[in-house]
Amino acid sequence: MPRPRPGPPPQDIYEFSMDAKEAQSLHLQTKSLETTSPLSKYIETEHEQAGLFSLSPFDGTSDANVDQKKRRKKCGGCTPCLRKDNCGTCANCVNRKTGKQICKLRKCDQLKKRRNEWEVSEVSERLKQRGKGCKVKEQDGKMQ
DNA sequence: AACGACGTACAG
DNA sequence: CTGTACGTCGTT
Repeated sequence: MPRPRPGPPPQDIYEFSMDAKEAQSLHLQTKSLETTSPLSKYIETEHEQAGLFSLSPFDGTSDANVDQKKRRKKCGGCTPCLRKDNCGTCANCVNRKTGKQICKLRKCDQLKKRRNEWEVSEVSERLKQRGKGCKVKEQDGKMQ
């Protein structure tokens, strides 16, 4: 906080700091909420239609810039994230001092993707969860 | 594509 | 302040 950083103040960013179980149960919760509560979905839809909030990540005037500047965090749920120890043999481990990179085996699957791809899959996921027919191409045959 | 290097965000 | 590691760019 005392550090005056260039750039906008922190605001409403995604938070991934949770462990795998937490992430999973949250996922389940969202899922079940979606399936068991048509009412909330209805309300959400109404809000949307009333323009109270927008699902579009591309209406650039918002914090798109801010988000781009923010660093993503590991999802905490993928196999690499669940790994506890560095392999000690990969390039990243060997060059820890100069490379400044996390062990290859511990590199989060999400973070391996380029930012754009990541955003697309995130968004399509969110849209799917909201039950809106999204036009984003489903290019994830491997995401479970 | 993989790697190296480096700036720097971010947490402790 | 310090250590870790994400983001990005240049090189191989």
